[in-house]
Amino acid sequence: MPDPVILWFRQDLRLADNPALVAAILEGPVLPVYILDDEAAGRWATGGAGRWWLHHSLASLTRDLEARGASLTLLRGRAETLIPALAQSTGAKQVHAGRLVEPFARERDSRIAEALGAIGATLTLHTSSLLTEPHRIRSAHGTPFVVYSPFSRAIFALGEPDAALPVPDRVPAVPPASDSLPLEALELLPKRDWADAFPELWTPGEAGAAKRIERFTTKALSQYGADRNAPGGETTSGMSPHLRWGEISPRQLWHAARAAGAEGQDTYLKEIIWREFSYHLLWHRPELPEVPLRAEFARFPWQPDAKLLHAWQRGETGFPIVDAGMRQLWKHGWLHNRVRMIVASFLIKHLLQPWQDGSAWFWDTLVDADLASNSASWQWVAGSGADAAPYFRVFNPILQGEKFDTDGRYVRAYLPELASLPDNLIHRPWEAPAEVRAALRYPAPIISHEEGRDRALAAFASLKE
DNA sequence: TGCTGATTGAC
DNA sequence: TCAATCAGC
Repeated sequence: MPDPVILWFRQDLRLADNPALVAAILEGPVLPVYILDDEAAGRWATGGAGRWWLHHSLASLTRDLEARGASLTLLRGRAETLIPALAQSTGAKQVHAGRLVEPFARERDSRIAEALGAIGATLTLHTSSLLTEPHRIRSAHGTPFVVYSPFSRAIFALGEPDAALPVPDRVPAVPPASDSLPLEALELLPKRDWADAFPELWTPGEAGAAKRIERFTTKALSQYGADRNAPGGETTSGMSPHLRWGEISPRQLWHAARAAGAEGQDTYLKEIIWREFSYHLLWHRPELPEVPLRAEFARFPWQPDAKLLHAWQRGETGFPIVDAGMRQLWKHGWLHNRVRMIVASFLIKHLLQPWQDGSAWFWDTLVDADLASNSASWQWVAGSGADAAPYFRVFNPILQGEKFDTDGRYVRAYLPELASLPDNLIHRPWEAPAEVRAALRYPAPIISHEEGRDRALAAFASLKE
């Protein structure tokens, strides 16, 4: 029997358009493996909501592989040790995987490549979860991009991405490793019942991803340019968790949007390119998750306050659009993009809480939590990142609510205690008559918008001194 | 992919 | 009185 080839799944839990899978099949019988490696990830080990998703996605991948004659080996521990040991014990000379951008993963992969080299084996990394590799794209000056628009033009200038690779009919494979664990042994599901409502919104796995993009391109894409900011209906693709776990590739999304021939496709492609831009930033600035990219923000006068942070996390700030968003996040593990900007702006600017605290909460509660997108987006709102929103751009949560959730549908869906308020008061319940307000059981605003805004502007102004 | 307050001009 | 416009934060 020829030597097996290790196919190491990381953030590309799919069989379609998977270059590592195609390369592995060409070289011999495949040993597909997934490793839960929390130690290497450290502080950025997958959060609670992500682990729920991962559990179901691995179950789906296991079924899909078995339908093609292969078994997924599941391991838990340090990949740095386990991958070379697996190569050693099976005689594998080749390991194929998709390239990762997270700093801890890059360091780990280079150590693994070295360890494999010492036993005569090779790690080959493929472009799998991005349109192009961050190190392959440079501005006209030969430097990394730090502004979105020219970056976006550079991506479009690459031309249409290659066609997606097909799903192999069969995956010739060797039996799973003898120490492969049952999925339950990874202990990915939450012990408490907080993820019970996730399945109302989500079907993790490659098949769920395919269904969802089909629904989006036939129903909402044509209106995407106009409707995508409204959080109250199904106006966005909802592909972020599928994309984060690699159940579909960005170029599959690209081609799906193009094939639909619908009006909103360029706007949608630009959102995919925002994600690409975040990965570009993380590749060139690995400190992105922890440190403000603009140096002056190191002396920002944050006012850390556990009570304020907690009120925001639980959706008890007294601003309906903020609270509805935070309840949606808790209930469904996801948040509409417009509302992400609103709640982030509120935490940072009105409450003066460090953006890292907001980023950490999203990391634990979002099913799509992704180190590049999450970190870049929080820095964007804080004004401390590359090409970030200017500091004086303070969202007014009342106006944002009235503009994008005009009929209050979104607020009523997640804050049933406000359902009886008329549309003209749904985003400003404190203006309701006192007896109505008393019956609502909804908190008064934690800070007035005007006071929060003035305080934020003063804090940001202090950076210039 | 802001918001606010001042100003202007139509009525 | 109010919508439209615009500068400054």
